[in-house]
Amino acid sequence: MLAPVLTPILPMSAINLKQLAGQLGLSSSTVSRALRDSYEISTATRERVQVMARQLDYQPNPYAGSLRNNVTKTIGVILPEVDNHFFSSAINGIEEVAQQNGYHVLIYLTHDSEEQEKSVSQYLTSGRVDGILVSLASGTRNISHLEKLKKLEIPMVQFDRVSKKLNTATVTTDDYVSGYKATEHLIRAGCRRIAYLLVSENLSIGSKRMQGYLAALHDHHIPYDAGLVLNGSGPNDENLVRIRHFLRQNPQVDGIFASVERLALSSYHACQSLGIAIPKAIKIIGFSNMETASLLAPSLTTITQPAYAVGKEAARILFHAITKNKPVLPAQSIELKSELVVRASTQAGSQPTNARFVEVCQAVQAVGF
Amino acid sequence: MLAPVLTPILPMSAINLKQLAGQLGLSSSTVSRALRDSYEISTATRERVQVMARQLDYQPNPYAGSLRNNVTKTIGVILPEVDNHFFSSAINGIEEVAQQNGYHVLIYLTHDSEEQEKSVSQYLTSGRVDGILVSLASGTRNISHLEKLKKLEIPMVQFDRVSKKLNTATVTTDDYVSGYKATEHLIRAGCRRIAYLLVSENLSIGSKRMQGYLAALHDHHIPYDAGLVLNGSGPNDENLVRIRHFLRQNPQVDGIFASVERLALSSYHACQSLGIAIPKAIKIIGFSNMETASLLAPSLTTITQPAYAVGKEAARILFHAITKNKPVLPAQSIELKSELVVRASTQAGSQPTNARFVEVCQAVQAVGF
DNA sequence: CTGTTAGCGCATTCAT
DNA sequence: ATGAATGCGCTAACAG
Repeated sequence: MLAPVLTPILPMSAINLKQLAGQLGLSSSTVSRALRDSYEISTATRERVQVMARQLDYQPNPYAGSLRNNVTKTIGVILPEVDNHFFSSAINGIEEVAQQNGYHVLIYLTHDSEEQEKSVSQYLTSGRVDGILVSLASGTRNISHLEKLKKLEIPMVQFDRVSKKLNTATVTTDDYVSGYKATEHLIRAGCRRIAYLLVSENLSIGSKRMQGYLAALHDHHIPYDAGLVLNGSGPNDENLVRIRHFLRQNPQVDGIFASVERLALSSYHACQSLGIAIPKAIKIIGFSNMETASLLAPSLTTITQPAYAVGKEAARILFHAITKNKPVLPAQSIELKSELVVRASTQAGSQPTNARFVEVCQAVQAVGF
Repeated sequence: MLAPVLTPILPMSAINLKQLAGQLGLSSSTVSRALRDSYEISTATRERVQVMARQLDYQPNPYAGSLRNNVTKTIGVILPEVDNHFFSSAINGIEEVAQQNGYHVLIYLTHDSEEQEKSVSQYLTSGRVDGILVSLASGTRNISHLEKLKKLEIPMVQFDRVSKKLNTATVTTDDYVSGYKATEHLIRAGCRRIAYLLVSENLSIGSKRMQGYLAALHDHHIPYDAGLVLNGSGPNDENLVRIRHFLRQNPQVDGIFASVERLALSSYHACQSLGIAIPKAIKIIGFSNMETASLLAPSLTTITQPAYAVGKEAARILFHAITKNKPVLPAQSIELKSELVVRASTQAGSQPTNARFVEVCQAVQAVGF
């Protein structure tokens, strides 16, 4: 007596190569070759196979192929956050190039945490992807996890938040120049006590933009005050509290330069909640993409990075390396230009008028509020 | 004479199970079991294996495992766009739940095109993922591609932009109610000729929100004018042109209800470029997330969807099905509540004020300043 | 407790 | 031009 066969209901179960071959009365190797347009297959059978494959809707198992060929047709993207116009636009560009190349995109968010960046990097050490695009977490100090990926010879391109210690190509924007221009813009608009909201000391964008800030101050003979540089790594709510506190302690501040969108928004909110008029009492300039920029009009002048292009170029460099089987070289790095989107409100001649706020703050402090 | 061996430089090449077993003088099956904490392995060898594995940084090849176990530890997310606060927040929620479950996330953008949705769906028919989260493209009429995935018994959950024709669980927000409230809000703020910007007739969110709009008009005895309903499927720039044209042709319009963020922004821009004052000449209410909402203040009152929660819940339902190996049932569907974020500016007859500033001033006055 | 064997689905040798 | 056999890396069934 035969044991009852367990036949789970598989309505329209996917067909595999062997079954397809069975239907055709051919061996699976012949079918495999026919589908890959091998020259050593007669035109007749090739046709027949391809017609039947389409008819039965044959889809090769991608992981079997990966195992065999050591090619995954998949890239990994590691980034700090996605709820941010810069990164979501960048993903847009990345995904588009990936689709063009017939590639799949695995996405990993680090939430700006070095720990999470390490653990997702670990996932990618085992041949899960053919290449990696990465934008560093602001909390990242040690980059050994990425160095490991490099040693495994997985092609890698960094974008925007990069570390030059890693020997890879990078796609960045002109952080120094735009930092300089942003600061100069505030100075020309009459600001003299300009706060700088730093995202992270050890992140390229943080330091470069800050160098631009320092150079602009210097060129315009404004003394640098270290007390006006506020560290804004850490979570949003924490930053908001810190900025609020900072603004109350420093009522003389008449301009804010935020080095990333998150901080621009936090400072915007901090000012709102403190009743500080933007841009009448304080002028704000921040890195942010065009959509947000237009929304903030006319309160906030912005440095708009070409996020979509950054993603696209980074992906392009990566796929060049993958398809040509060449290493990604630092020499392939690209720097794209940001755009200073000037709002009428922060243009020259409109002097900040936060006298009233200063007065109130002093009064509040005086009574120990 | 031996042929020269081609030894490509493989610095720190990844180690596999067999090699690890070789190092330990064990068979690969023993090592496999030891790593998986099988009960039938002596504690001594298990320790030894795990130590060595860590030492040599052994990472199992994920695709070999997938092939063997028919489990990919990967989900696919299909969505219209990512450059949108709703979807990027939703991804945030999805990714978080995925990481908690040790899963990987493949992302596919359709750019609101039925064609692209079909082709990415095709990628997922071959066992690439264990489950799918999908939000329909506004252009999608025919859903046979998704029905095919369902027939293959791939767990699937729809979110936000769903089709009830598909027999799956859905995670949506209270579109009818919030559409009603939004319209009523404009009416209470004094609007009488309210335009509705429709995203797509055949998308649940479009029709439900519109039903709320119609019901509110009816309940407030405002006649429905089909000429005030503007179709806003299609690309952004096209919508902008269409809205501009519409507003010039219909100067009597005093309110706009935009059914998605994209359209709210386009109408905002259209008004700006036409010199129409918001909210003095026209009041706008639109679906949008909190961050954008706060940026647009005080011009635009918003319906804020709990995007992060939507993503999280959708993922949770999906993983429940995957891990319990149960089908996803329509009965598991959830409807979350949106929030009407009212700006002072669109309230009936009210002036914008800043509570915090007023508070501080009063405190100062109270102590005699 | 551990080793041997087989097979997931596919592409590639090697044979014919 | 086609078929049989092999192995990618892993796990599970089947010995011992």
